[in-house]
Amino acid sequence: MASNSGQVVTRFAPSPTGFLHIGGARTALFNWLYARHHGGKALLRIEDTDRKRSTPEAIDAILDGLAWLGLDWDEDVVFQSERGARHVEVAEQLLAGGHAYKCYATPEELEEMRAAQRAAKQPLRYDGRWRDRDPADAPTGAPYVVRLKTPQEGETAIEDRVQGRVTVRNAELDDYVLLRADGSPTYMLAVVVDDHDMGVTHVIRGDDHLNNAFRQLPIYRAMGWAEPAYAHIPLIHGSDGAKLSKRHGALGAETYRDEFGILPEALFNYLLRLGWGHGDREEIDRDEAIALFDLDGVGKSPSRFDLKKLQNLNGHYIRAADDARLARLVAGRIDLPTDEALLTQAMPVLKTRARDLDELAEGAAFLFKTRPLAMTEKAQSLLNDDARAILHQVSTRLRAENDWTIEALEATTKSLAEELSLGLGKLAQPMRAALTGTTTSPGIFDVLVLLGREEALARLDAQAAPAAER
RNA sequence: GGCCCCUUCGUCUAGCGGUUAGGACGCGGCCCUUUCACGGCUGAAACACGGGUUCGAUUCCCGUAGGGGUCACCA
Repeated sequence: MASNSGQVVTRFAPSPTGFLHIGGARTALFNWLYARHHGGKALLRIEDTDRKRSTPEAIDAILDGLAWLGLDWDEDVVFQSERGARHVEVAEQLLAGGHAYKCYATPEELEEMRAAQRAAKQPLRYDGRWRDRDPADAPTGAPYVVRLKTPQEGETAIEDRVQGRVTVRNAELDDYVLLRADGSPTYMLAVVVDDHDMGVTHVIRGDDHLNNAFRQLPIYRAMGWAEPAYAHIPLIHGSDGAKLSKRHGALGAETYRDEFGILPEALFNYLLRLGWGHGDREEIDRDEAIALFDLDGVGKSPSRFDLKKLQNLNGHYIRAADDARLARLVAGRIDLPTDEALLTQAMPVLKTRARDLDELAEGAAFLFKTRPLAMTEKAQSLLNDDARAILHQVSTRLRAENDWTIEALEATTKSLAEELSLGLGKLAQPMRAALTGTTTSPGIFDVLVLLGREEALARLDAQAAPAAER
């Protein structure tokens, strides 16, 4: 399984207890980019050892989210739960080598210990009561856990690729559990064994794991394994500065896709720029991201999630997106029978007006409305008697127009406006109301052409009325 | 509480001893204009605080304050 030829190997290792939230997505992105940038491998491992909380639905949601963002992974996905035997094997080796020991303390006993430490205002940690005890003292047949014998003297330092040099006194570390009383491995053991076996060279993860690095290193050392480089990236906070959690503002990737109408390339770009920077660069596509990304561009302070900026970026990518693709994405968001060919045709004038797919759908709806058109309040109030009289003249004039093109329609309408000594707006706004049922739309001549001669004239006539006698 | 990490406009960031502290989002104004957008121009807006080091600190060091993370037989 391990294959190390000096190439970079990263991994994203989510635990499937929920959707792929924004923080996880960014961690995945950074791992993926680092591997791609260095021509290495990006691996995916599902940490599903907590059978109670892991669900197949969550696994699917995470896989979907990653695929949507365009993050692909090398080799087969590793399921941690399938590797239990190997984890136990390593624990046994640690035991045999004197780097681990059996601890017979009961949960109640440990709780008492912690209560006492709390009362004495001491730091809460395992006191090593079985660390140096003669194995002969072991109560026969009693359940036990296997604990790692961590160094107690000196200190451990890591050269974190993001945080810099971080040092912790070994006395701060306690002998944590490797194997539970039921013989199952803990996360702390499993990550190290899996990372080693998968040949992971760079562990890029949220800085909520920074302290874990100091607990995991002793296993590498005891086993004589090569230590990975660490890069602990700052967490993402909500707009109020509080930690982003499932309860507090953390949404799944699919929420941005489905509810917010965000394009994957926009989220990709936004996440990239959240916590990472490259000079003044803002709009960076996938290929360029691979070319530019490196760990030295990652900042050390946590950042806040800003939906406004995401939406701005999304607008940028919508304008750049292929029209037929947008038509396909938008069709399902319109509550009317649609025509993708028409949508595609209209897209160039529609997409400059939208920051997300719902706004795009809203802007496109007029194309598919049926008569009598539903009017917004503003549109309705625009259609007073004067306006209806103007519409009557507009309709009459346009009906005589044989060349139903933007240029011809514009010329005709403008000359009518001149004849009437009115600004173009005096004609255009009532036309817009009559043609779309709203007060905002693409250019009025675009609308005329998109709707087609028959439909356009019919909508105009539906609101037109000759000037009343006075 | 112990330990660890962080601190430049409201937000994301550039800066790596000497800058009018730059860009982007958002906000205000102007231009373009048939509406709304897009686009262009422009304005307001930041080095948390206190000590050092230095000829000179946003930049280096130490404190303080604030924020965050972590302390399970969860991951």
